[in-house]
Amino acid sequence: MSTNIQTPATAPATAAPAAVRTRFAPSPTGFFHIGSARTALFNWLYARHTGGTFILRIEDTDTVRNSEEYLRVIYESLRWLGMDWDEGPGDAGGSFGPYKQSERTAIYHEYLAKLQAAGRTYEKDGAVWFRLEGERFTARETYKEADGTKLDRVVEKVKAAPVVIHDLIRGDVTRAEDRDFVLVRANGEPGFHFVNVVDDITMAVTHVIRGEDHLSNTSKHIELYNAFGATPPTFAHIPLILKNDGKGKMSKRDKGALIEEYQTRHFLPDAVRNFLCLLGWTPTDGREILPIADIIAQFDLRDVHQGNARFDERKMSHFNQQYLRDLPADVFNAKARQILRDAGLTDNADVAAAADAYVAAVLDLIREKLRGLEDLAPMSAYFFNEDFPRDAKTLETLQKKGDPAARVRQLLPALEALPDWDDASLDAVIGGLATAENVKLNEFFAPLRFAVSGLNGGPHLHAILRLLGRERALARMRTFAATPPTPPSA
RNA sequence: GUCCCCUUCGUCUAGGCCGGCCUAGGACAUCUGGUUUUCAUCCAGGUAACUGGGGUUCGAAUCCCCAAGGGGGCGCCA
Repeated sequence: MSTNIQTPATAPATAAPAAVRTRFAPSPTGFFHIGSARTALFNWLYARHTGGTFILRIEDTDTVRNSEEYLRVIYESLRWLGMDWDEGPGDAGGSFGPYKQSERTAIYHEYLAKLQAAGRTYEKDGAVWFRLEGERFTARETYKEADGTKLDRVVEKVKAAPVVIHDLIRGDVTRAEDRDFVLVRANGEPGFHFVNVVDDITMAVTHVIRGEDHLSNTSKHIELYNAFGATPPTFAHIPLILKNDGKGKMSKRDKGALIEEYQTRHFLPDAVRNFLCLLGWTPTDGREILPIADIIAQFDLRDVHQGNARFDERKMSHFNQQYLRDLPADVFNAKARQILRDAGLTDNADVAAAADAYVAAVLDLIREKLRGLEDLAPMSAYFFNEDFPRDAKTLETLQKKGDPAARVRQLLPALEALPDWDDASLDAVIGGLATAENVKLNEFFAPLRFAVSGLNGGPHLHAILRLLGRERALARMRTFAATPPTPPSA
């Protein structure tokens, strides 16, 4: 039975090593997962580090699940993270195209014919299968379904010779494939393992960098390379990202798993990218936060870790905060204004009238208080609207200590009588009253802050009062002063 | 069931290839104190880890073996 295709000798390394070609091959599913982003990133980094080529290939064979619309998610996510590709679909260029699997049918036919000619295929249930070489036998096994249910079944197995996977991260892994697998599905579409290998051969990919979940499947791929008489590429199976709590790898259903979430929460893409780099790799110079150019210079696959990593959003927030702090003023202002516009805060007619200078002043006050841009709108809403949100917990805390409205009532007459609305005058009134009452300054500051901002923190109170302007600030205080006293708690 | 990969503070990790410099270092988180009218920042300090058992060795986080635990594959998903 065995029609032997010559097993390729391991790369007869002639002359100079071929230029590195890596690829990222996502399936357009409508989601862009953190794990996918990190895989793309490592491929991109390695290509950039070596001066090689980074290829974007779209694995859209499973047509029922894929749609044009979903492609945009991939493009946008990659661009947001600052990854550019040298070859890919559309006008990206490259002479190894097409770069969408749905357009490569002719190539798959051609390669399937090679396998058929070599007698390595057979049909069963309408699908085309790859025939492993070796003694056949049947075995009973317990198989776990995707939903977790277990079932016993009898399967035909093959005693195939083990193959060795040369992996830059795992070392040499020996594994024997023990079952034939589908090349072309009954519906005529080629299957993942088949197209993946054909594409990597025809696109001259030199380094396959992907998640460790593919490590076991790699023996299938090597069987195919051998059957085609092709030299397998160098593999690098990177560790998986585990969910923050609970068991297993992060999946798209897990909280915080989608890149899109961090976009909408206004995380800075450079911070997210920097953090992703550290999930499974450590810079050699000891820094954690460093410019992408320095990461590219230091990145090497042999330094990638073997153990899986757990995703910790708190640490990423810290990165985000550091990047935010270092953002140039003009960049910050542009981003911040966009966020305020999108939140509908600057649409307000009054604000529009006050215009630019006012918004600039608000941003000036708020910036140093920000931990992330996602806090910008909630922390500055009271500068733009009268119906800003009042934080219930803060009010509750204040009321536990006394009657905040009463405090504001105490201050109000003196503030209303103030000839000048400046720091010194405000200080005199508030400080004077605190001294007279023999209480801490904050006994007055906190209720007043709540009255005008609805919050328990933020910029210096005087700065808020001055920026709001005398009349607006006083109006808010009067409203709050009229608040009924704390109901006697049960 | 079976095969493959992995195992240092709560989390991300340094160190391991070339055993002694490790009474195991850093970062995030957390706790304490200081600065700040508040909040955020910032500063100082603290708690906290080599999965277990054997072996090799004068000496093991580092080398070997076993176990346990974790992760993944075994799909006409990718």
